[in-house]
Amino acid sequence: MQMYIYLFIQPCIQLRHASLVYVGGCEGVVVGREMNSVDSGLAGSGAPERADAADGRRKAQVTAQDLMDAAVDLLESHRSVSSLSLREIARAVGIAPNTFYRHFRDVDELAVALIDQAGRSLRGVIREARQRLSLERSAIRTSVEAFMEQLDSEDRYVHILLREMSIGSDAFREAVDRELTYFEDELRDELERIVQATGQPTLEPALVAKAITRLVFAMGAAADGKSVERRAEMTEQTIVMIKMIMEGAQSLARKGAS
Amino acid sequence: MQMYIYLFIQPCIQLRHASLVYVGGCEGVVVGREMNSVDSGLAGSGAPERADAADGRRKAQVTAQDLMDAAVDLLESHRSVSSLSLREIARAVGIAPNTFYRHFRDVDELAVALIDQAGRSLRGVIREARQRLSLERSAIRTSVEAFMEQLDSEDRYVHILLREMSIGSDAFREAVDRELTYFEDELRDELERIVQATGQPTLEPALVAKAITRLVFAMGAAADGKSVERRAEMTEQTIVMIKMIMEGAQSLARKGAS
DNA sequence: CACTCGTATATACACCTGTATAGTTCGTTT
DNA sequence: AAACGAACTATACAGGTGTATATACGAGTG
Repeated sequence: MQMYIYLFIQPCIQLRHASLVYVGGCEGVVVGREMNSVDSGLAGSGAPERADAADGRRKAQVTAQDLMDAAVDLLESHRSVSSLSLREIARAVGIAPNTFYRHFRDVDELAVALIDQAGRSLRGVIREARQRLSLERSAIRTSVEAFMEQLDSEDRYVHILLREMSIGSDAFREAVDRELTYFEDELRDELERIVQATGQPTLEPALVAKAITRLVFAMGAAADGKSVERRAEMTEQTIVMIKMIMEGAQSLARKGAS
Repeated sequence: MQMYIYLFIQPCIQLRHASLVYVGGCEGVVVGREMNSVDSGLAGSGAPERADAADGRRKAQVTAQDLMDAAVDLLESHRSVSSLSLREIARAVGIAPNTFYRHFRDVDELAVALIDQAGRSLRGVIREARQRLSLERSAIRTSVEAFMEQLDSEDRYVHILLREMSIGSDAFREAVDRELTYFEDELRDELERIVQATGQPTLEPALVAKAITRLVFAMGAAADGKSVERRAEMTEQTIVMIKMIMEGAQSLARKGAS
């Protein structure tokens, strides 16, 4: 009976002397720490005040976008978006864990939204780069370089796309696949424009677009994290690879026609 | 002051009445469940008894290979090898969590070993398929089909390689990259043999090999989890893509020579 | 036999996780 | 002014995680 009581009492003692930092409500301390990160979180994050001022209807203290931004910021040290914990994100943005549910049902749902945003952003970058120089000759180079430059951009959107390509069972891969398809479609249109402009027939532009897209993303994924020189080298390699594909498609089209 | 004391006492009370299950060994209950899964683990896994009987020197109860096998088995529902927990693997193989450390320092170390094994296995499959039919014409088709067939093989080695390609920060990607390089090297040798046999010069065989390898893996990753028909379609697409690359390399070589 | 030593286990600890429940704050509506 | 309801917090719980420490078993050599 003595022993029995001891067993019940002991954890209390241990908890007590270990917890001058911890006690105050089991999670009270954690809350304390989370309140600390409220400050840094709100200060470091985007612009929650703007949303506050713009939308007069409610306080609208934290937006879904804030959560996504925090997740991206948090991502640099971690591996995959879905490996972030709900609490981690909430802590970074300075809200109680449960508030997360107001904006997303899951971390996975946030991840899908993030993939969407990443794809849109990256497509914008490429499109912009492509518009800047419309000569067929260095269109490839311009696009590939624009893509590769995004690898050490401040916003880590590309990394998300690259990393999430082959992970996450269900709606995840679909989301990335959807984004890749958008890239392919834009590239196919571009290819068909080139065909019309130069008169060079090309075998199956859709397939060429797919091959190029997948290849660029694969090379990008491989180049990610490598040194600047190594990455420049891989950029050149990618450009040659793309030229091979396009030359092959045109050559096969010629052979098929003759 | 009353409040202060209250704060210190309260968690003790809460812990106490919450812990009729918890106190008296904190993990005692869990251990009970883990012992249950010992049985199912040993029965479900490969053949630990064989190792026991064959190696008379020691009990040799659990080998590193057993751990790796268990991890692979466990992987089908999970996403990435590194997302498996040490305890999960130990539970599956029927050992105490700490015993894991006898074989690997980390789950990541196991993952690297697994990637190694997966690469070796897959290269074996492709090499074997390539040897079966040595005519240049359908060498591509044979290899690609062999690769794609591995996607629903019983041993999930390919999936590991595909999934781990773009995840895990440090030694991880290196491991996968190393395996991909082996593939590239073998393919480059093959390409150079073809060049010598057919007399068709090819631009930068190493780069062609790299492009093809990356493309096949990218398409494989995209095809993984898709339906059989969808996968067959993607196999055909991949074959055409490869032919484009090779035709392009040869065409560019001709143009460069002339 | 006793001894050591490699191998595996048992227990514990401190921490983190998602989520349930209840409560607080505060703008909007009646 | 009172009630409502949205946004958010506080607390707690029941689990899971990696790892430290101590212990047990069982073969090999003295």
